[in-house]
Amino acid sequence: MFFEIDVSNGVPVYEQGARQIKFAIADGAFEPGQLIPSVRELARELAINPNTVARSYRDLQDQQVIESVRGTGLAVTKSAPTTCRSDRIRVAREHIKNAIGQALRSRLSQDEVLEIVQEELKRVQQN
Amino acid sequence: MFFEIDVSNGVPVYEQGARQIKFAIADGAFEPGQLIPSVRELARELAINPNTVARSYRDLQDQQVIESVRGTGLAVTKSAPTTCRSDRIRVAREHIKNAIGQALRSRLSQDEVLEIVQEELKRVQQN
Amino acid sequence: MFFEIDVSNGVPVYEQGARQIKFAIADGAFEPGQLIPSVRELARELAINPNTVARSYRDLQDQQVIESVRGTGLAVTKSAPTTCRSDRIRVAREHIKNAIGQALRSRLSQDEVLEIVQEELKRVQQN
Amino acid sequence: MFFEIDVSNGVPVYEQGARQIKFAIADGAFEPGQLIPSVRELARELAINPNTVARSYRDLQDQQVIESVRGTGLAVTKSAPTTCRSDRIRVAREHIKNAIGQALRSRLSQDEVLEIVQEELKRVQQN
DNA sequence: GTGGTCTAGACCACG
DNA sequence: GTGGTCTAGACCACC
Repeated sequence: MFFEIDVSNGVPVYEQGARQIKFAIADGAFEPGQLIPSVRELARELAINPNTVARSYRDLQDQQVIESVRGTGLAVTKSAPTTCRSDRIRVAREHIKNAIGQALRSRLSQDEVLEIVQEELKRVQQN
Repeated sequence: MFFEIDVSNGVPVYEQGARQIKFAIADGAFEPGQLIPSVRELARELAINPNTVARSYRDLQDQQVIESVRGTGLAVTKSAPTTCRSDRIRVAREHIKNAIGQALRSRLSQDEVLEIVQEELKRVQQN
Repeated sequence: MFFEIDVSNGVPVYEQGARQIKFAIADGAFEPGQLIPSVRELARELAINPNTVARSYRDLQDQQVIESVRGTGLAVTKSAPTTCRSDRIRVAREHIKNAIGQALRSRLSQDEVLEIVQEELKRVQQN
Repeated sequence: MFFEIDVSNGVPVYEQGARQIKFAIADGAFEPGQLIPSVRELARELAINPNTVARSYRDLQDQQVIESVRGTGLAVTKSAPTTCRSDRIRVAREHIKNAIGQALRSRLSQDEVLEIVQEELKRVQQN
């Protein structure tokens, strides 16, 4: 599997877990109707507590990204791919907006902001 | 005074307090050597706990933005304006970098990121 | 056959199976002495696990709705039609009582409850 | 306080807890802005585990009935009274509809349903 | 003191 | 085997 958890970066483990599942769905790695890894299985793989995984999965159920099939497991909902994809874009957009808003409030000029953005895009491109 | 605290936005109150002082210094509202408001005074004004203000001031002392003048109060250091200004830019830059990094990890293309940024800059310009 | 299972509505699958058999008996679709579908047959038809059907049938035997005929299968008991019919009414009655009790505890007045009931009866009548 | 938990009735304890808080808000026992009992305090009072109370409170936060005030406690939101009141009616209505639907599917006539309802209303009235 | 997160381990219903 | 619930107890940041 391709999941990774960083316990030391402040972001709650259960959120990281939920986000990775949503990313996997957005990327088509999990299709509607398909069962996602069981609580115990994912907990073993990520070396975290099953309850923490359960918390991730509960949140995903609240968001109607997965649904419980009794005694069988948790399955990706029909609407999940769409919501996961749009979620991802929406969140990214939100962060960019916040960062820019804060930069302008910090007296950076529009040109300076644009320059930082282009710098960063170029830097990432090289890696 | 022009300080504002929002207890409901996740950012620790003491950090908001410290940042507002630093912003005021960066803007030249407080000059080197000038005394900043006393713990009790600021606590009253912001309607927050004096312990919280004390925590803000302690952090600012650790960052050598203010220094204790025995028997008198806390004064802005000589180096404060410079460090406050560069701090602010550094933090803003950091946020933009993070936001862009996250956007690219979310499969937004470089063009899409650039478009969002320009959109947002234009939007702010109009207000 | 006219059986339907909904795995996603919280009601245990084995209970749905047992209830459908009892409904069929109450409706006269199965007569006393008649053999009901075999575990494997019903499991195939409903696309559920044979263990689950077996569980339904075990419950029905406990309730003396069906009885094992050695080497032959499971047959509807003589008393089954009567008990199935009265069961169904008893359960429905119970649910209505619970719903009303809860509504009153939720501060709905008796008139409001009656109004909701009549509304709902009228609505169903039209379909 | 006026909270009661029945651990043996199938309804999860954390749901009972959340519902009681919502009922209290709907009844005006808690006003917007007011702090609800702390996790530890309510856990002590109900003789249940603090984590279980925390789960109730987390659900209430998801429903925007309460909001966290850092280091201080959990406060009733401005919108809570309205949503709690309408929630209560909506849920009761839903239950009545379900019960009636099931009764009709069980071959009870409309008159029989109405009779059961009136019986039950009268019975409750006497207590 | 407050809530938030995480771990550990138990018991249950269900398939 | 599966998820769901509950308990117990730890550590953290914050006020």
